[in-house]
Amino acid sequence: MTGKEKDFYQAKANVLKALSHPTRLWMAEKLADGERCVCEFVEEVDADFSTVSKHLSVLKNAGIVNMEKRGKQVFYSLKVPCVLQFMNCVEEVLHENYKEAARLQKR
Amino acid sequence: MTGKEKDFYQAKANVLKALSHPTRLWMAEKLADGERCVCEFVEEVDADFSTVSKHLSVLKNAGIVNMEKRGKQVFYSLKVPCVLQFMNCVEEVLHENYKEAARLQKR
DNA sequence: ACAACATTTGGTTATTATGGCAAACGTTCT
DNA sequence: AGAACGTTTGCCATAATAACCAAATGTTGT
Repeated sequence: MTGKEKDFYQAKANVLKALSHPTRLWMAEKLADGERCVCEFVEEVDADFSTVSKHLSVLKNAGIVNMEKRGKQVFYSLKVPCVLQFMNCVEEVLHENYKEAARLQKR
Repeated sequence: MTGKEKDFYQAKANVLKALSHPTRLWMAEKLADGERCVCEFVEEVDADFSTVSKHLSVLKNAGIVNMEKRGKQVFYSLKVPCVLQFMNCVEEVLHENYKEAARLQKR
């Protein structure tokens, strides 16, 4: 891995890392249905306002979501919707794992 | 987010997390060309043998790669190749970020 | 049985991520 | 100006990750 290659893979890994948290992943998927304000998420996620806010800013820094301030509220929206396309594949991995676990169980 | 939902998103996040490291991501992509033994990776990645081995075992535990012991060597292969399909999208995110950074620069 | 080799495991340390709380900030309303 | 609201920021404790080294494991060849 050359120096440039390393930077490139670091950058790609950072995008994936932003999605590698259950709360962030869940929020990203919710945003596929349309924008939401922070307060809406706080109601649904069992976590502090500040925690939710920080998670959203991680997604923002990764370039996955947009934020827009309107009045007192801040609305987040999905900037690059394709990040959700690959959930099918992620679920396929889970499915394979499940099958394998079941197979090992039977012995 | 209900309890079951939380488990589900945790599981999906774990798969992504396994790929969220430059070395692991790079190795996963290399495996798209065919299986490789640990020693081959050690030569190419500038890291300790044990470090490479651990990274591969993270990918293995996530269900992304398979391992097969043949003689003294252990060969890893891509178990669920679709995990690489979404790199196009990840690169799209990076491209958007780059454009935005350039735009902010100009002011 | 022993040496050489490929890999994994365990221990240690440094770094980073997470989540809650309290304080700060900016906007709206009175 | 001041109160109320939504959000972010700073700080802290805790937990998870990453990398290296050394030791352990399993396999092959002598």
